[in-house]
Amino acid sequence: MAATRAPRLTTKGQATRRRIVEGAAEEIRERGIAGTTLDDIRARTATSKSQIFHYFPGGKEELLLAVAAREAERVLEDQEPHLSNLDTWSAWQSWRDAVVARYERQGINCPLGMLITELGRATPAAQALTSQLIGQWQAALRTGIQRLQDTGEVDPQLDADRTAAALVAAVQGGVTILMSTGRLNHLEAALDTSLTFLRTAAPNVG
Amino acid sequence: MAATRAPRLTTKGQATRRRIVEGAAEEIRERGIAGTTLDDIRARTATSKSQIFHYFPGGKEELLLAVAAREAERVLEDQEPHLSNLDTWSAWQSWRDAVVARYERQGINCPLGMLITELGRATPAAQALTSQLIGQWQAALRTGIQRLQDTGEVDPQLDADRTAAALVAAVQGGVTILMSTGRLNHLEAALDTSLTFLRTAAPNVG
DNA sequence: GCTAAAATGGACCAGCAAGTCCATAAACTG
DNA sequence: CAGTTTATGGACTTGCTGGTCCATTTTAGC
Repeated sequence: MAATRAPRLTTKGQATRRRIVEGAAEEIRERGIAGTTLDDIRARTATSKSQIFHYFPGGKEELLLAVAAREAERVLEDQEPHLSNLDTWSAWQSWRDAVVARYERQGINCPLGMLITELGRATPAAQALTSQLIGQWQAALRTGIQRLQDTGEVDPQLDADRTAAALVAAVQGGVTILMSTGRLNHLEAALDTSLTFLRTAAPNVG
Repeated sequence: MAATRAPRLTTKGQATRRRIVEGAAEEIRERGIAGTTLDDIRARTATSKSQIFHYFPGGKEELLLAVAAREAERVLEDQEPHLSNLDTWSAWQSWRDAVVARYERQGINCPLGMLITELGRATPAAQALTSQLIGQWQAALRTGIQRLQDTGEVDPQLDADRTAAALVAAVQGGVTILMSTGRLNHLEAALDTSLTFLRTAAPNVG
């Protein structure tokens, strides 16, 4: 509400704005949010102070929010095309591998997580952002589970939404632990155990 | 290595030191790590600047590390006596309830998580701290699973350690989501699904 | 091309917070 | 009780960082 009395952006302006967001994201990924100053971003993106405030009148907070939004997009993007096509067990397996690979690559840095812990308490907007991300993620997984139920691979009695919620939590936890300790095995264990659970919940068992 | 050329502490000194750590922990729980200054802590604990640096020669970082260590202890303490006595299904259920209650009470604030995201990248010490916490947690859960295997309630084929790892990740993820969105249901779903999985992995099924 | 709006450069400011210093008061030790 | 170590008070410094301001250049539309 308060922020962004948006001036109309020219092509050049859009490019610059984008450059700032991307540069800020990179900087945060490398140095962490606490270690990132507007001046670092300014230097990295070859812009001036006034440009930052021109495109983000709300100052640092608004910029960080934009970065968070961008990173949230990336989280889901990076799981495609698997996440939207969880029709078969092998598709699920591919998704699992993609998730592991993605976070293995990213390593210690979870820019989104940082942004959330930093912004979450201050900005309701950040909280809304996270909720939305988790909602979308969970919905995609739920759809996948329902597909398996439709094709009779999984017990239709199973609460797909709740199971999807558990799955999201499991992945999230694995990632958090990866971030804090550098170990990947919790994420793998979480994913594999969850998938085993799904496989176990076959209709012939119930 | 570098820090803490510890002077011998008198009784009074120990008390003051403790007071600072506790006060800092409270402040961080309320205001978040970014919003907590040494001066806030000083005011809250009725101490002077020089006292903080007297007891924590390494400055803010050393103090934060001490707070993180304290919070890590608390995490496990708060799960007792359940965590150490996971012998029966009902014990597991009590533990589940204790975890949910603990984090419901704590709400949005995960001081430990904040400290980790903030310190983790900078200090290897913080990373070691987290690894240790997770290790202990996982070990306790593993022991509980093994008990169930011993009493024949769970398939002995199940990899107890890996399952425990998945459980820790699930809880951690649920907590992270609670922190970022304020919703408790992911934590509950994660716990319940995990317990259902354990129950499903009964010897008669495999 | 002319004018208004947008984009850019960069000096400058103000506040804050970590950390330093030294002086003083208590507390152990023998 | 004397001397040394530890505890405490609090003023002061210093560097940084977010944010402001205004002058200048570029772009868009007619």
